[in-house]
Amino acid sequence: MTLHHTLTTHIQKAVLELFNISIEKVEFQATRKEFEGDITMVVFPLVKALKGNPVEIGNQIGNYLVANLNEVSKFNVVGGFLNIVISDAFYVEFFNTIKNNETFGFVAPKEGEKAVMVEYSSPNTNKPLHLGHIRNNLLGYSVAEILKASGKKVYKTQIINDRGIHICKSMLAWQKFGNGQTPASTGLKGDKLVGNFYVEFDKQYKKEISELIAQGKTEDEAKKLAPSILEAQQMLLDWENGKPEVIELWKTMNQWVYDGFAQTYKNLGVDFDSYYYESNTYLLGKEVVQFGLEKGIFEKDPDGSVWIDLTADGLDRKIVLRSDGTAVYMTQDIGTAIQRVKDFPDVGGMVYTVGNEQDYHFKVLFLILKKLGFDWADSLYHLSYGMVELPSGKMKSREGTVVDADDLMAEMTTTAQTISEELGKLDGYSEEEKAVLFKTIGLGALKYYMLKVDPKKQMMFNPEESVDFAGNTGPFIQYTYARIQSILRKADFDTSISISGLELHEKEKELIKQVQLFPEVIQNAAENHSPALIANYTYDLVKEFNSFYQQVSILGEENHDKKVFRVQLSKSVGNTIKNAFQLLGIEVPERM
RNA sequence: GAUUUUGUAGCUCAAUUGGAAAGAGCAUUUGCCUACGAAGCAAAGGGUUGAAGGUUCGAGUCCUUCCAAAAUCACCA
Repeated sequence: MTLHHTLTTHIQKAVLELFNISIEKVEFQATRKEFEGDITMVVFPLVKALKGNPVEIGNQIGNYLVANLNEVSKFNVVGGFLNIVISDAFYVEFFNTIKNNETFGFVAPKEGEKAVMVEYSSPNTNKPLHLGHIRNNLLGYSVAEILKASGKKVYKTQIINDRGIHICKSMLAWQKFGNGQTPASTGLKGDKLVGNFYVEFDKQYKKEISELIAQGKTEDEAKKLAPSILEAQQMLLDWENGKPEVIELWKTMNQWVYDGFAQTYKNLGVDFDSYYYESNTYLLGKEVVQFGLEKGIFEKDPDGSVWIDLTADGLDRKIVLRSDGTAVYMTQDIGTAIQRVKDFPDVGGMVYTVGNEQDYHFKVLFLILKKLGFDWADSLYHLSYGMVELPSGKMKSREGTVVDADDLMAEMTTTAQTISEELGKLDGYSEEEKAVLFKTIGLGALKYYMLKVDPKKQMMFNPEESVDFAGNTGPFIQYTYARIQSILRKADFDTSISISGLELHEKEKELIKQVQLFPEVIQNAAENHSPALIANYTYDLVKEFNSFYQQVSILGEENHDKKVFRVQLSKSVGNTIKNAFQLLGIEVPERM
């Protein structure tokens, strides 16, 4: 029974007895620091129903609570706010119940409950991953972990765009200029190598365009007539027709890319339970179009193309099948969604981690699936996120301002090393231990920086600022964790015993309150699909702890019970940090 | 032009989803290492929450109209 529950039921009882009216909801908030009290009930919502003045109602409820609840020791009313003072004994008791629960706040998935599939990453195979993908991956992974912690079964997946004109461009350039290069022969990561040929193709293509323009063609004509693009288109046709040597090369080069991506994912600390490939799914969805036509949800134009009219829903008319009978993006996505539920029958909802440039697409997709009558269509969520901007402006591949994912991670690690060595706290560490630590810190900085921002907002990534380890940053929080571990190493007594009857220091109470919030924060973050809530909560907790740490003595405390209690409290804060960071995919070091 | 999203301190972000006097970090200024770790703490200055109306006991949050930025508006993905 949480404090909220206890208070709610008693306030409901109080209102029933005092005013003979039954109420459902009781609103609480943390008492502001300026006022005495721990938890505040907002009286205003009751004023209308009870037809009294807020102060009087507050006083009456307050008196009732003090008389009937041991947990409530005092109260005061300011305006329409009933500030309730909770007894120290309650906090100590409560803390005793959670202090040895290492996964406090995590809920185990219930038997027979529907699972959620979280899609994220979903790259093209012609280019390496960049800063934008990093935001995508971190968000997707973190939301998946948060959903798990909130008691959902989760499948992480991605759809890899492995077919189409883009990969043909890389393949073509490799044939022409590659001289048989492989990742092994060049020492390059496979995705980098393939990406280089994509750039190579683009150079050649542009050269041809300007030549054609010089010969008097318009730009549009030149773009369509350039030999390179014609060859690439031919190659795509050959691929669709299954021409063996094209398929062979396609498989080889895609495999290079997958090997490269695997390395990046490993470094980034993200993983997947299943993979979908567009080469397998791009034909899906066509039979659903037929079904939709029969149902009258779709309509066929004279030229044979199939559409859905969503104007009644405030959207447009949208094509779902081309006049030549081939699938569009939407067709595939409809088909893939259905396929996923077939593959994983316990899936009852999906989360799509895709940039906000596709907001409209997903609105339409979800609406179509709903109209097609799938019961899970109401549980689809587009985890839309804003673009990552650089101080120099947007990333543009043409201008070479793209921040490469691997490079960025390496830079963060190097910076972590530089800062750590300056601080010189790493005596007695082996080189391997140091390397692991620098990576933990560097990536912690990167991940926290990206996840603390509300996903839907466009964000500014300042490479210099992100490696600042002070203030609201990952390393600051990691540092606090490491310091707590240090305390625990030095506390050479049994910390599992129960302590009671303590008078609490203000800081101790604040810490217990903050820890107590964790389960609620997880649920909230899961509902809102927002790692930022977890990140900011953790920062608040750490701030609170640091203040406590600096102002009171923990191991130096004379009173043995108090000392044990403070160590337990520190341990509990450490666990909470660790668990919260686990949800963000950030590791936490024992020392740093 | 239409639709969607965003606009909070000089900068980067919060604000328990409608609650009390809008909070952090960076930057600027001032104290605190012989203490359980100073990657820290304590404190100062810095705000008409883009603007104007409205709803409400109560608005950064909801509604309307402007202003600004971004995204989308293909038989591309």
